[in-house]
Amino acid sequence: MAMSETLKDASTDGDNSGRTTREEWVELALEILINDGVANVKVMNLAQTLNVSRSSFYWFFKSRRDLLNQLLHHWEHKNTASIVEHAGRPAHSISEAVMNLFECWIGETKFDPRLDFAVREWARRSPEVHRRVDEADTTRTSTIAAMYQRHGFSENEAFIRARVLYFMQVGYYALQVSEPLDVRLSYTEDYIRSFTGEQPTITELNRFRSSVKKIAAQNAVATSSNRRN
Amino acid sequence: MAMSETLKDASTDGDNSGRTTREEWVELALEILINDGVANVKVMNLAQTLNVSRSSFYWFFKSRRDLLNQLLHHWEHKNTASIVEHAGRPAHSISEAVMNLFECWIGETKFDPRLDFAVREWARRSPEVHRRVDEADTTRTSTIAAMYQRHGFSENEAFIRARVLYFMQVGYYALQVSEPLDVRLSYTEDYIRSFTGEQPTITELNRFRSSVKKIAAQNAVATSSNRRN
DNA sequence: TAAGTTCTAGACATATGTGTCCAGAAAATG
DNA sequence: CATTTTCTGGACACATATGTCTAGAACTTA
Repeated sequence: MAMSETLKDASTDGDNSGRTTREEWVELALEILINDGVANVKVMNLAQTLNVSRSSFYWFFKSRRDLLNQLLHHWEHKNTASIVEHAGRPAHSISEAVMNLFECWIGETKFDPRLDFAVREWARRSPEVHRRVDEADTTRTSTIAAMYQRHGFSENEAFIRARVLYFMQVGYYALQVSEPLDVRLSYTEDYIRSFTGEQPTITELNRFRSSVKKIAAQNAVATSSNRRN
Repeated sequence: MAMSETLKDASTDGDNSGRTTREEWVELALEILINDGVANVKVMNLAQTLNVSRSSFYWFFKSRRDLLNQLLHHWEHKNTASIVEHAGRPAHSISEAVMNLFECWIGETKFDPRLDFAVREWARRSPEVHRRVDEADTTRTSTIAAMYQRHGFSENEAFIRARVLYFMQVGYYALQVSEPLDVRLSYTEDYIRSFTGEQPTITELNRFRSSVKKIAAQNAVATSSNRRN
């Protein structure tokens, strides 16, 4: 409603009815990668959806493989960064630190679980992609382990707790659990006890809850303006 | 070497050079499902590997779909059962209980992670399979939560600890971590502390270690006699 | 508006996959 | 050993997918 059609620059949508751009192909491909897996990122598919002939694809890309490389590149410079940033935030206690980390897994703006998982599935069938995913996982767990160590955990225990936390999160996404945010929030205290062995204070819990609500509100706005399927 | 060829009954192998059986098709399909994903369970593939024409397939199965149903059925009545069994074993402490559960994830005879994961990937693209996987996950976490409750954890905390444990395990498989058994074993104490909040006793740790070694030895025998690729 | 650049459509070649039909080989049974 | 049952191969129809080539449409610039 509030969005007027005054600006006629590179509009993100598919129905340009004009000619396509390289970006349109990449964005659509990314969307399909996320929703239907790499196996469905097909030149035919894309061309049909963009209402354009397949041959146009080959003007922008050398081959299908060329496009896939672009997609992987996009993932590499997005998801890992937000985990590293959140795990590095200053905190007075391990509970607060873990909560800081949790925040990057609220919504899909900071860390995109669907993209992450799509790439992970892709990796199972491609050694090259597998290698790069492994690197990302190592970076992520190391950063989390370092966080635990800053709060007094031994190297060993920090490593295992980092694993338990990160692997649990991967498992959560793998199982595609879908809980309303408030249900998820109601478990916070128990999660923190599991992940830190400590009892979080009321103050910490409250601060976390209000942060999450703020993030959720921002995401809601972002999502509604992105909806155009 | 020790295996003579005296018995010429339903030999599990592919190179019968004679005619195929329904079981041969299913077994090969299962192997391909595990190694290459459901998308590669193709009539053509199977026929080529079995050195037989595609049309023979259609004598045994109505369609490709028919075969896939068989595979799902096989998974349903295998993997979940072992988790339920291990989680139900009697234990004097929560540490011992968790260790009992760990035992079903040593090797791939009790619980087949590769099969589990192959089905899970399949589920992402098939609503029907997705439904059945959801059911299995619910059964599994409930059983583990019940285990925690038997050792004095509140309903809420038992639920979250069950999740953390089970999801962490799923994440472990999702990330395809491959560690030598002794490395994995060396983390036991830290894992137990993470999962239970308690310090396991020396006796408990020792008992677990010897159990694991026994299971590993059995698996080694089983694996070597199954190797025929 | 003429020339050049950018993008598109459609035909073609090739490969892989499912499923059907049917003649006939091979094994089991009378 | 003749007949029935069980299984196989090859041809055919059809669908989907990648990639190449070329004429030409549609924008941009001189």
